[in-house]
Amino acid sequence: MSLTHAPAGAVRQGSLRELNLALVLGRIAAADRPPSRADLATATGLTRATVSAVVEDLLGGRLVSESEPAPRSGAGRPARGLVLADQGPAGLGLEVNVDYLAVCVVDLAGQVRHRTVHRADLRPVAPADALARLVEMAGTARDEAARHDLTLVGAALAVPGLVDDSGLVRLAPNLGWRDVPVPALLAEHPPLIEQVPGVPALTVDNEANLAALGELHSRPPGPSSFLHISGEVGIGAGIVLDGALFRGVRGWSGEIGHLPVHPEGRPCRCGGQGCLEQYAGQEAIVSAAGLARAELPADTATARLAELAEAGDADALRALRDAGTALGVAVAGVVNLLDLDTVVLGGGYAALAPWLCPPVLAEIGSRVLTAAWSPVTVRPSTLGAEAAAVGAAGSVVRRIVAQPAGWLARPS
Amino acid sequence: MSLTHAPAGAVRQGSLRELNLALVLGRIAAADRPPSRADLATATGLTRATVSAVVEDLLGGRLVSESEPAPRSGAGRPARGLVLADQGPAGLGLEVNVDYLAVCVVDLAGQVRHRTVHRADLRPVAPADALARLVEMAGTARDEAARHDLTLVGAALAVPGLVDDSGLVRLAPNLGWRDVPVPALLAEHPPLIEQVPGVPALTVDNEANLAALGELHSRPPGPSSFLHISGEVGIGAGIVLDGALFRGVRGWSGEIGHLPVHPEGRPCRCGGQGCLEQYAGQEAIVSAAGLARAELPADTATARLAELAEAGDADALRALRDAGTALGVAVAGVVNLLDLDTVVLGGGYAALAPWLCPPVLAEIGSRVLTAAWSPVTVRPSTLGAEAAAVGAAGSVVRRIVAQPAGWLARPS
DNA sequence: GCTATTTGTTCAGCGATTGAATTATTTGCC
DNA sequence: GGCAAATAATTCAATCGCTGAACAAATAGC
Repeated sequence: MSLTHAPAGAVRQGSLRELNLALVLGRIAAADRPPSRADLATATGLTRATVSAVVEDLLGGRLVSESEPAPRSGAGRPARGLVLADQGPAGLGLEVNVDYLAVCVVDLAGQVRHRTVHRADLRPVAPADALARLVEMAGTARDEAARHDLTLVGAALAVPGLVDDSGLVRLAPNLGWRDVPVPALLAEHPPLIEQVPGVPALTVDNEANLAALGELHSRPPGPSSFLHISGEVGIGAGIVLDGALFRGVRGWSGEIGHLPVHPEGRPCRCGGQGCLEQYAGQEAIVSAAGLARAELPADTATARLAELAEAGDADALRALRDAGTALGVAVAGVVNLLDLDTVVLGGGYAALAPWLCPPVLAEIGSRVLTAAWSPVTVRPSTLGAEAAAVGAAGSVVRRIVAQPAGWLARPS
Repeated sequence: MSLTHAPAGAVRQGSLRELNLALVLGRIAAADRPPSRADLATATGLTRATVSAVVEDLLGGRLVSESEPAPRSGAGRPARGLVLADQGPAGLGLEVNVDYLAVCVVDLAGQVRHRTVHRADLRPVAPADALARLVEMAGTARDEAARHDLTLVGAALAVPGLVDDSGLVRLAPNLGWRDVPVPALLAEHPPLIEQVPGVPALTVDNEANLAALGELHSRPPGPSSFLHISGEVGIGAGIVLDGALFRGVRGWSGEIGHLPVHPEGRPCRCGGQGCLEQYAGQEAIVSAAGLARAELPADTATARLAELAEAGDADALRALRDAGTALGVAVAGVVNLLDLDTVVLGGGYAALAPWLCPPVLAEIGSRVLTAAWSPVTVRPSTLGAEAAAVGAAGSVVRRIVAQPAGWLARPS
């Protein structure tokens, strides 16, 4: 039903090639086995002649390489399979979170080629110092990438907070950041990125958004519309609609943690009452389970909770069930509103999914009008704890896949 | 931030012209004064030569005409302004609602050229009979359109219920419809539509969705992302994101009426508890205000309520305030989730907006995290009661504007 | 060794855009 | 009134990139 929107700008002669480069490269990226030129021709509707020309451009730009082993047998001349290059452009993913810094490098094919995590309580650290540490880690990552013939073409930073279009972190409550001008602070350091037209050198985004993007591009490919919920100290959601992240009018979508689940309930620091975060946030679950809240690292508390639940601890099970019910009320609302059929539990929720899913599904079943006709899937995230960093790096290389012309036109 | 997605299919030589036809026509449609060819060239980035060629195609296809009065003065050869033709393709909008049938014809420019409303209680009428009456009205509309040199190229039907991709009305609770195969029933009647490639002869859609589309294309142009809430017996929402209606995975988005606002509150016929509909649906408001529920037509009850509130009736004011608060809780959740900055109150809510807006705004102010930085506008719909029919007809002609090639390629 | 089959390339033809030159039409100034 | 400046729109050769068909390459099966 969706109208094919015409591109914003003019469609000039050269755009034609640009669009077909993107089309063919996108097919190669999406294929589950290395396609031949002929496969691509039938899949895209272009002629084999055109596909050959386009592929030649892609091979010349080292975005694609021919896979040695013939992908399939049969009569006729054997096909040459095409795969995304394991060298060339790569994305740098950065993450500042409450209790760790993470850096990773992802190549065109979406493979994580390098990854470092530095655990530390970042709350007492000044933003500039935290970013300086991150830059140091990124420097090593750049060198490591270079050893694999990878060129970093862009960086994306994940932050647990609200980020402006300009990269200004307006508010990251659990980190204690407020109005931190990240791009300006990072500009103090020598650049690690080789600029490519069409790829911003640095984007800053919400952690939940980037984790959702990571999930979107994880293999095997899942649905193209889903809700990804990051259950950390706060609860954020990344909303993926038709294969694209929905950011909202100002980029502040996904504040599912402040959906009211008990409108006259506990006051929340957002100023509202009865927000989901007060019932299903990590602190709420941990204290409801009677665990010492002194334990700093969130993942330790989560792991402990999972252990207790595994062992059948009644308090832990009750806390998880109550949290799941609250989460389910909120999720049911979202599903009613957006008609999504998949909900992914990520971040701290991933490990708790076995106990959270049943009550969430129960609420969906009783509150969602359309659940009777078509079921809603609730499942844990496939990516690990640093999903946001991987998603961030992936978002960079996805830009190359979506607009390969910029990389191909680069001077070198 | 949104990546420009490559078109699904191949971009062939001819697509180039198709895309530029759509680009230029779209500009003409969006402009607030008739642009000249030169204006279009600078606006789109195409050369004047190309624009001339494209415009010639559009003129030849009678999609565009030259406006006699020169749009502006100054030195140099006067420009010839281009406007959407007031003849040629037109859309047929149909609406079946609880207490009326509506039919209208909208031309390329979005002007309503014909409109009929037939008030009657449709609940006791069999779907086939209701549709037969609608077809009769549509026949008159077609003749009327022909007198104005308008050709109906497609029809869209608005229904207050859940609609399938195939046009099957799965459930329209307030109308008493269940599994009504609308396309099959309408196929019994002689066709009124001249088929055009790229424009479906008939689409069936939710009333709230189509009303939101009507709002999106109403003049003067408003924001491109907003939430449109139709407060009828049920409460439906149309979600417009970046100028496109978001329909959800199966087309069943917008069921805001079943967002839980008091999770342990009144049972709802959807099977859940404390749904918004139980607190802010028309029946809930009317009975809370102590009005006789015998009054059948919903608009009569709404008008009476507005009169009472105007006169300062305490019960009516309290009922409206409570409903507004419940609505505000739900809307605050949506705004937190989707980061929208505009909420439009449509349907029965439009007339009640003066009393609903304040409590809604109050809830948004206290519950939305980002409200402090950027305000949310809540306003009544600009279209009248039959917004859905107008939106339906408009959705047809928007397809012509988005893909003029189909119309231009037609045999005649 | 021959045929059938499939892959990939080459090449003339063509549609659409481009950019510069040209024509058209008005305003303003002397 | 006549001329220069300015702006709008058209014409036309050049060019870019896709198409379609023919052709070359490489393999399996008989």
